Amino acid sequence: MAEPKQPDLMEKIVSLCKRRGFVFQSSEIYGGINGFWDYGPLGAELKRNVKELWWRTMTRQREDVVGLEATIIMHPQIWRASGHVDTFSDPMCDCLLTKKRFRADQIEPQSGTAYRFWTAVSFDALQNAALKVQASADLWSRDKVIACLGTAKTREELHDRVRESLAQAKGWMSEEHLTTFHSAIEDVLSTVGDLEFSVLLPQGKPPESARRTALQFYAQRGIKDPVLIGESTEKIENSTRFNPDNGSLLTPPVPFNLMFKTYVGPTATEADVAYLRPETAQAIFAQFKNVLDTARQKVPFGIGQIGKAFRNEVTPRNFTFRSREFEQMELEFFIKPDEAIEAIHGAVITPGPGHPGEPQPAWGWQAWHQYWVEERVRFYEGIGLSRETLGFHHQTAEELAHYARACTDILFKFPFSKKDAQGNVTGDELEGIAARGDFDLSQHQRHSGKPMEYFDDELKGAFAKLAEAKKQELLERFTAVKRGDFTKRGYKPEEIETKAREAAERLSKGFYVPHVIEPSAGADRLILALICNAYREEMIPDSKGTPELRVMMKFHPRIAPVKVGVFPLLKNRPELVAKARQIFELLRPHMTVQFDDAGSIGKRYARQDEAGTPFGVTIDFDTLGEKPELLDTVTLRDRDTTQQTRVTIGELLPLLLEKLR
RNA sequence: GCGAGCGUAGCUCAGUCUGGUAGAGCAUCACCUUGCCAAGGUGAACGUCGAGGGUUCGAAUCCCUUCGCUCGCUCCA
Repeated sequence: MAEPKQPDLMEKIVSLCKRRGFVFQSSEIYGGINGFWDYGPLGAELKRNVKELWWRTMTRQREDVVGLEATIIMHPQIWRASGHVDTFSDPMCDCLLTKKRFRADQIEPQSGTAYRFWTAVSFDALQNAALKVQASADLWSRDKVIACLGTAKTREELHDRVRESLAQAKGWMSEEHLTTFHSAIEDVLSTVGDLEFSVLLPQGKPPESARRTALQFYAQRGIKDPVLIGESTEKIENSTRFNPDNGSLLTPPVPFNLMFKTYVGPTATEADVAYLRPETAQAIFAQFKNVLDTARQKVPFGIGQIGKAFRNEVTPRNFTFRSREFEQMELEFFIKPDEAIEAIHGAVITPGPGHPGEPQPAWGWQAWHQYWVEERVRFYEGIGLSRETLGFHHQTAEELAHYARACTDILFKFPFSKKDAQGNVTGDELEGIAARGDFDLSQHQRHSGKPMEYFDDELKGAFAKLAEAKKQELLERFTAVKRGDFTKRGYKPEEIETKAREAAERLSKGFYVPHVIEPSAGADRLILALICNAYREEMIPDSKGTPELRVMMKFHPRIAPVKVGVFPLLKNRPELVAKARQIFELLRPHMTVQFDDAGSIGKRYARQDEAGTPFGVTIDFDTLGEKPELLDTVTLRDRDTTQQTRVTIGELLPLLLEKLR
């Protein structure tokens, strides 16, 4: 992390991103669009480098992972099978008093007495109404008006009350006064209209507190010095319509639309609805069979994909951290169920802490999960994110999705990350590595009706050789796990037992739905982490000795947007410039290079430091042979140390390529 | 989406209260200068003051609406 940790560090980083062309706001000239960001020239290079490195590390350099590139719009059924249509449309309620938002399904049911108010009017308005009928001020004092209004539970009832009072008043009150009064009341009411509000009081709380809460509610809505109208009470049992904190009524549940909807084809009817994918993973599951049939892979193996995903985030926040359009780098790594491992190898290997080393045939899901967590940490370390800058979060049983066995989040300590109760910065999520069992493939099998099973020759053979008692014990355990799975997934009770038995039967014949470990990383979040991690400020005395703020982006050479800057020492010597151009052309086919001859040499170094360029090559008079022994040598400057070494032009390219590996 | 704060040049900001027709520093570009870490000189370019409407003889300034940003609630890669 950058050393000076002022509160506005993030602002400075955002400003640098724009100033140097890392990140721009999308559609800025039209006022921008919330939650969408563009990468400028330096950002585009940076992101490309990162994605390429991920792809290389995760697929090309591994024998057991292949790639996929699927469409963003897929069959809408996919999102029913995955559960996104349901979970991404959670109904939300707002507290009418505090505006606090609740997920409707997470509100704890409340019981007690609900105090209901039909509306409220301001004291002044009532006073005025009373004044209008001044002639009978005695009878129509404010209190009486309130008494008249206050007990009516509905508008209709109020009118009855008014009529009643008027009937009583007849005889000594003129027709004119009665009309005046009636219309005065109407006037008051028309200024507020119906504004129903309720407060739920738990057993034993005084009614006054409900009234106080209601007064607050009406006061917030601009009714000065409110007078409550139409109080009534009602016994309430197990209701989720009230805020558990203050008893205030909530808005009715409004479904939240977190997936981007679109229409496929020229008509835009309900039947044409499709979604922009909210994650890239589902395409991998949906194409699992095709990949399996064509890629000559055996379980365990993985399918990797990099691609855009879209979520209608409630609140895009923290610069690019939570965007509505973002890119994911996801791997689905398919493994055998633990029971299959046990059948084949006798037992499942459970490794100790740390990286468990090269994959072993007898690894169960825990070993694989741990392996991928550690592999991913190595990846981050390899691009300059040290363990100290990262954080880890092991999801608790409550946080886990019902089908997940475990999930480890890899966090990065961003400048905007919050501190926990102990004052430690925990960080925000870059990647989640989930052990998802066979949930996803099974769901697609269930919804598509197409088998997602894998036939495991080795397993079939193993079961054939297994002692009957051991076999029965294993299958019994497998059945129990399946039973649990199917129950959680809402299968009909009568189906559960047969389905579970069926799955066990299939297992004994060598068939199973593979389980999956899912390392899912946010590309844009990683870019942001790399930018924050690289940002450095230093006070350095300039040539006059006055300290100057220097900003440097300390990117790891592997991912730096520009690898090397090439500079003629002086611009006004054509022979220096020409030689520098030659070197520029020499390097250009192999890496991103920038040629710069503007301003003083120091200024050019500083400019490249701010862009995060790790190396600088300067062509001086010695390059041209002023000192014959230095002919055809250049200085190679290291960004982080500012040290310069003299290297021959012949050595330059191999040396740089080595440093960039 | 709701609440609070903010929006003036590429960047950082002054000017807004008290209306009179827009400024500074840095950055950018050109030329000169420069013999290794943001040197210096000369010149240039750069803002319909977030947008729209209103009040006014006159609006960056006052009022309304809208968009965007930041923070909180909520969601997550």
